[in-house]
Amino acid sequence: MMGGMSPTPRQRRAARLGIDTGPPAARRGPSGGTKKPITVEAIISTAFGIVEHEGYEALTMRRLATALETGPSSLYAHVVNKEDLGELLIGRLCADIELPEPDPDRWREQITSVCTQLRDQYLRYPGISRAAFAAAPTNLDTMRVSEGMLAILLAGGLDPQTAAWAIDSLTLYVNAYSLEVALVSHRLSHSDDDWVVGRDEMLRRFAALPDSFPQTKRYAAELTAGTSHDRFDFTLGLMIDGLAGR
Amino acid sequence: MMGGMSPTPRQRRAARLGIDTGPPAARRGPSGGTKKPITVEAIISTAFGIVEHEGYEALTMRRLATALETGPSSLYAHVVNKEDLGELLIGRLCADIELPEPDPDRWREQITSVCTQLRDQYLRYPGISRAAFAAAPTNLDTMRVSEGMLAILLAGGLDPQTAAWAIDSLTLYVNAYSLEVALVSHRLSHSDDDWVVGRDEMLRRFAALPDSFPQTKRYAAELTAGTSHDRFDFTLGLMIDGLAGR
DNA sequence: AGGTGTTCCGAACACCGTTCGGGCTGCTGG
DNA sequence: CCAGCAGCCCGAACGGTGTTCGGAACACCT
Repeated sequence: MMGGMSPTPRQRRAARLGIDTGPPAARRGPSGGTKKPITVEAIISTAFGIVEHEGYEALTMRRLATALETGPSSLYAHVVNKEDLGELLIGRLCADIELPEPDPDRWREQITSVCTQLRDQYLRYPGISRAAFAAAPTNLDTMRVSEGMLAILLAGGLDPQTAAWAIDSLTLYVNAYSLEVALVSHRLSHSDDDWVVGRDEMLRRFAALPDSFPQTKRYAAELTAGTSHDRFDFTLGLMIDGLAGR
Repeated sequence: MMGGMSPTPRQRRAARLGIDTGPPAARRGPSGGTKKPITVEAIISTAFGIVEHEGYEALTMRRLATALETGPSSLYAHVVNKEDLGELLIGRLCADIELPEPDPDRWREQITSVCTQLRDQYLRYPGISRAAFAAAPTNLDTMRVSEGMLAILLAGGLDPQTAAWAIDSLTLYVNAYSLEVALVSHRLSHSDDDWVVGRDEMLRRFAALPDSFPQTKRYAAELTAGTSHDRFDFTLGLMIDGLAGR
């Protein structure tokens, strides 16, 4: 009856939310032990390799299994899902974020630093922020980042309620920005010919617009100005300015 | 040789970016004409029906074709892609947005109104904002909304460069918020048991956290406070406050 | 009438995530 | 000591996806 207990697929996940147990005495598969034993660690790192060079859309269970010289089904002994795999990647990624010691006089640049680190990590692995959208906030590594951001904002003298909600706003925006940039550059590489265009072509199209778009035609230069990162800095500054004014 | 010319798959798309031509004298298929002729309009409206009741993830070419009582390949005479279909849906959705006449004294509530309309439309068709992320800014209907927002912000006295970038920030945030809400409620319905939990369970988990999360444990109430829409209003207010301070 | 262009659609291709069942290993309890 | 067993490994398959191909059927234009 209840003694059966499902073996270890999502129990492993549950365990991961707690303390990471050391290697439980490395077992060997039927391959005799000549090959690498295919741990969760190996899965994560090769997954990162694939995403870094080919994008998150190329991260397939089959592709990942092939890179590990095995079949797709072998992965499901270590990872419960593809969604779970994404959560693992996000967790690992958050673990590398450096959280500064909160300094009340420099909270603005400190929170900016954390957001920029997140952005750069996301952009290093294009499209991975798609997994960050669905990542449960129960993950320990992601909560460590939240804790750090909260500490910075509180040290800055913000109202606790404002600080709490601001964390949500900031992380959501960083995720969205990274996802959009990844989608655009992905489309830029996988479009047969045009579809994505440069700034001058953009200006030409705006100029050719009907007269029912007066502002867009008038301020086409402003609309197409700046790099992606400029816009990122702008929006972040916007939100932080809004925070400072409370 | 070159006289062949590719028929009309993505030329139709190009034409759609311009002026929408009326029905080019309804052709009939081999079905004799008893059935509805399966226009782009019919595709869009039944697609909206599916997304509204079953979510964007259920919007499959096969599912859509079945709803139209045909096969999947029949759709590709009217729609170039699934991505293109998504762009069509976003365009139609934007066409229903009401743009107020810019009033310099009420620019804040006016821009908020547009964003709220967008949010409600996105949430009415759960998950559709995923398509909005990739939607090319060349679409006429989406640009109509941009034009309206730009007009509002300019009337409010904002610097053109600030207004132009602010539109990007706002639409990106609205998209991201809607996508996140849709993902959460989708997960809430398709999770076998728990996985998504209520606020009290959230508080209990925060309380059970290790001591390395002092702020999170201390301000668990603030972190879990408020509905989704409260957070939306908060973030929007944050950005608009930031805008007003320039 | 004959050609031409467009639409409709069954079949198929390549790929995806995931499950099933069994073969294998190495530890463990009698 | 050795049978049992829990866990890892993996080929094969299932059901699903987006998309393409080739032909058949119709409407229109010369």
